[in-house]
Amino acid sequence: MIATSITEIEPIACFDDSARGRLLLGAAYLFHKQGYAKTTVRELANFIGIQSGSLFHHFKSKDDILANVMHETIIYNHARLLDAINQGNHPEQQLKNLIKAELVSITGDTGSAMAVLVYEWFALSKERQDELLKLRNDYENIWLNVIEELKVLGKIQHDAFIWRRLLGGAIAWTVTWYRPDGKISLDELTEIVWEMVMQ
Amino acid sequence: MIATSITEIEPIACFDDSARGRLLLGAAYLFHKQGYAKTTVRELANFIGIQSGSLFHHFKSKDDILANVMHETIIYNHARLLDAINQGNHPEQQLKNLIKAELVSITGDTGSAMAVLVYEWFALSKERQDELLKLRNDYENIWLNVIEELKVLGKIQHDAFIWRRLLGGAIAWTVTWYRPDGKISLDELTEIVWEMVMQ
Amino acid sequence: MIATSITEIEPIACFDDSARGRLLLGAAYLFHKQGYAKTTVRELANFIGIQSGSLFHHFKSKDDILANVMHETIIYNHARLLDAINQGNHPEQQLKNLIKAELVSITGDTGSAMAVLVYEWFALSKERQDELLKLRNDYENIWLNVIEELKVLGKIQHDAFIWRRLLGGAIAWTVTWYRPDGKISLDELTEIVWEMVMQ
Amino acid sequence: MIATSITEIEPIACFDDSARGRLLLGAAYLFHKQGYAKTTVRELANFIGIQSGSLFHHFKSKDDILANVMHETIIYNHARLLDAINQGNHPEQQLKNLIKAELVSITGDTGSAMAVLVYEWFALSKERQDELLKLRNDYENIWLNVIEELKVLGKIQHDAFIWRRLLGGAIAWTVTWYRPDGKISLDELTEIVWEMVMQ
DNA sequence: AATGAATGAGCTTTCATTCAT
DNA sequence: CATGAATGAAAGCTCATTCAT
Repeated sequence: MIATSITEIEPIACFDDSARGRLLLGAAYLFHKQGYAKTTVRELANFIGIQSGSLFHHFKSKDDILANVMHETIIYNHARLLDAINQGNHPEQQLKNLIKAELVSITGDTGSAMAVLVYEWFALSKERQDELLKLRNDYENIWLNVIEELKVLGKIQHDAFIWRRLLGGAIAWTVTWYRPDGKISLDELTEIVWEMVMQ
Repeated sequence: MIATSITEIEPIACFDDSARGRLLLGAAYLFHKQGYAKTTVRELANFIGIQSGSLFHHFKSKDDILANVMHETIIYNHARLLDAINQGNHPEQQLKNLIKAELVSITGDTGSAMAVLVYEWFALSKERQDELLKLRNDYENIWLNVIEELKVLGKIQHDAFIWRRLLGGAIAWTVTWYRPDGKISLDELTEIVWEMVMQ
Repeated sequence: MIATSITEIEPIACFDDSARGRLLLGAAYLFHKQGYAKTTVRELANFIGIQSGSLFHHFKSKDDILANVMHETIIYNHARLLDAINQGNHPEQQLKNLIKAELVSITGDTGSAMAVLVYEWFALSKERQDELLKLRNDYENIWLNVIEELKVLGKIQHDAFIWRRLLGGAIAWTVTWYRPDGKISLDELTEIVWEMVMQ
Repeated sequence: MIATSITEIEPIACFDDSARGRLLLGAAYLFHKQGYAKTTVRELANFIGIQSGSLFHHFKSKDDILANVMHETIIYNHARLLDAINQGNHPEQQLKNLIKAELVSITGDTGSAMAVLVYEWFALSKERQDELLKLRNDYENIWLNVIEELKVLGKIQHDAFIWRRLLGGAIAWTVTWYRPDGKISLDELTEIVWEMVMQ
C-alpha cells in the first residue's frame, strides 16, 4: 500500500533529480502519507536510500526539510497560476483557468506536497510560517486580482476575499476525496466547480 | 496569547464539567492551538490542573484522548444537524439550516474541537479512524438526503456526493480564516455561502 | 582502577543520600575521572543505577548537573572557610586555618568535586558561569579579608589579590599530585605551605 | 571577542608558518578559547581556511592534533628553560630565571598552548598521555636539579618535589588571572613570586 | 482516584572520519 | 594534497506510560 523506497513513487516536477530534490520528494510523500510528526528522519533517510546523518548535509533540521517542501511547492504553483492567467484574456476564462490550475496542483503530481502544505502548516516553526506567509500572499493576490475584475464586471456579488476563501476551501478540500483515477475527470471537476460558484 | 490554564478558556457544550469533560476541553484547546504531536501529556495535565499520571485513570492513552475529543464532537454536531433539518420542512430551507449549523460548529464553541477533527485526523490510529468513520458517515448522510431531495426538485444539477464535498470544503475551510468577532456575522456568511452555491 | 558503581565510592558530605544527591556524587566522580565531555549521560545513569531518562527528572540537562555539582561544592566549602576563620582569632592563625581548610576541600572527600570545579569550568555554559561567579566572589572575599588584615599588621608585603592568587594556585594544584595516603600528612602539607608563603 | 580566522590571531613561536604549523596554531587558539570537546574539526578547518577533510592529511585524528599541540609546546618550553639556567650560574639566579621563563611560557605567546596543556590533559588518550609524560619529566628535572642545589646551600628547607609542585601551581594558576596588559609587569610578577617563596 | 518518580524506547542531531574524485 | 558529500555510531534529550504509595 505504502511505498518503501523512492524508486516506487512518481516524481514531482518541482523537485529535481539531485540528492536534495530526491530528499524533498521523499519527504513530501512520507509527510503526506504518515504525517510529519510520525515520520522519523531515519525513516526518511532509509526511504531515499541514504544514512540518517546525511540528511543534515542538505538541511539543517527536520523543520528545515518541511519548510523547503512547502517553499518549492508554493513557488512552483505560483508559476502555474501565472501560466493560467496568461492563457486567457477574459477574466471569466482566467478564473476557470485558475480553478483548473489549482485543482491540478492538488490532485496532480504536486498533490502530496500541497497536502503537506495544508495539513502540516502548524508543524512548522513560527519563523518559517512567517517567511512562507509572504509567498502565500503573492499567490493569493493572483486570485484576488482576477476576482476583483469579475466584480467590476458584475459577475460576482460578494466580497472578493470571502469569495476566494470559500472557493479555495472547496478546491483545497478535494485533497481529502478526489482521486484522479476515479469516476470524474479533472476537466469535469473543473466544470462543476465553475458552474457551482459562477452559476 | 495562548491560555495556560483551563480556567481561562470558554467551555464547549459537548464536554461537561466532570474531570473527564475538563480533560477533553483542555485537549481540544491545546491540540488545536499547538497540534496533537506538539502537545505533551504533561502539558495537558498541567493545563487542567492535575498530575500527568492521573490522566491515565480517565483515558488509557493519548490516542484515546484524541479519539474521544473527536467522538464527542461528531456526536454533538450530529445532533445539531438533526435539529437543523427539523426546523424547516422545505429542503431549500433545510439546506440553509444545515449550512448555518455547520458554520456554527466550526466557528462557534466547538470550533477548536472541529479543527482537531479535521487537522489531526491522521494523528489518530488506524483502528480509531475506522470507528469514527462510521459516525462520520451518519453525519454525512443527513446532508446527502437533503441534497438528493433538492436534486429531485431540479435545484441542483450535479452529483450529490461531489456537490456536498465541494460545499463541505468551503465550510470547513472557514476554520482557517473566519473570526466570529470580525467584519461579517455568521448569518451574513451563511447567506453568502447559500447564494454562492444555490445561485 | 575506576569504579563502576556508586556503591564503590566514598560519599561526599555536600551531597546527601537522596536520588538527587547520589546523582551529583556520581557525576562528581565520573566528571573528575573521565572529564565532563567524555562522560555520557547513559554512563552516569548506569553508574548510579537508574535509567538514562530518569536523570532528566532531577536535572533538566547535562549542563545543569555540572552546574549543580559546582554549586553545592562552593556552598559547602564556603561554610568550611567560615568555620576556619571562626576557629582562631588572630589573622595569622586564621590564615593557617584557611590553608588547611582549602587543602581539605581539595584533597579530602570533596576533592573530586573541587577538581571538577577547576577543570570543567569552561564546559559550563556562559550563563551558569556567571551565576557561580558570584558565589566564588563571596568565597574569595573571606580570604581577602584575612590577607588584608595581615597586610595591615605588616606580615605580608604584596598586593592582597595577587598574593591570594599565587597561594590559591599552589593549593589548587595539589589536586594534580597530592595523595592523602602518600608520604606526607595534610597537617604537614599545611605547615609547608604556610612556611613557604609566610617565611 | 573571539577570532574567526587565523589571520586575526598572533603567531606562536613553536608553530611555524607551514600548513601544519598554522593548523596547530589554530588548534591551540580554539582549544583554549572553547575547550577541546566543544571545538569541532569543521570549525578548526574553517578557522584556518581549509576543508575539514583536509585536516586528516596532516594529522590522523583530532586526538593527534591535540597531542601535537602539547608536544611542540613542551619541547619549545623545555628549550626555554635550558636557556634560563644557562643565563646565570648561581642557583639562586637560575631559579629566578626559571620562574621568569615559566611565567613567560604561560602568559606570553605560548600561553594558549600552555593552557591547553594544563586544562585538556584528560581529553588526551591514555597512550598519548604516557608519551608526553616522559617529556614532562625531562622538563621537571631541570627545575628539580636547581632546587636540589638550593637545598644543599640551605636556601630551601622542604622536600624539592613538594616545593616545586607548590611553586609550579602558583605559576600555572596565573593562566586564570594574569593579563600581560594589566597593572603589573611580568618582571614585577617574577619578583613577587620569587620573594614569596624565597622570603 | 490521585500522585509523581521512574522507565526505556526512540527521537533528532552531532561530528570525527573516510574516500571517490 | 585538496575536496566535500557521505557515513554511522553515538550523543543528549523527550515523553507516553507504568506503578508503588
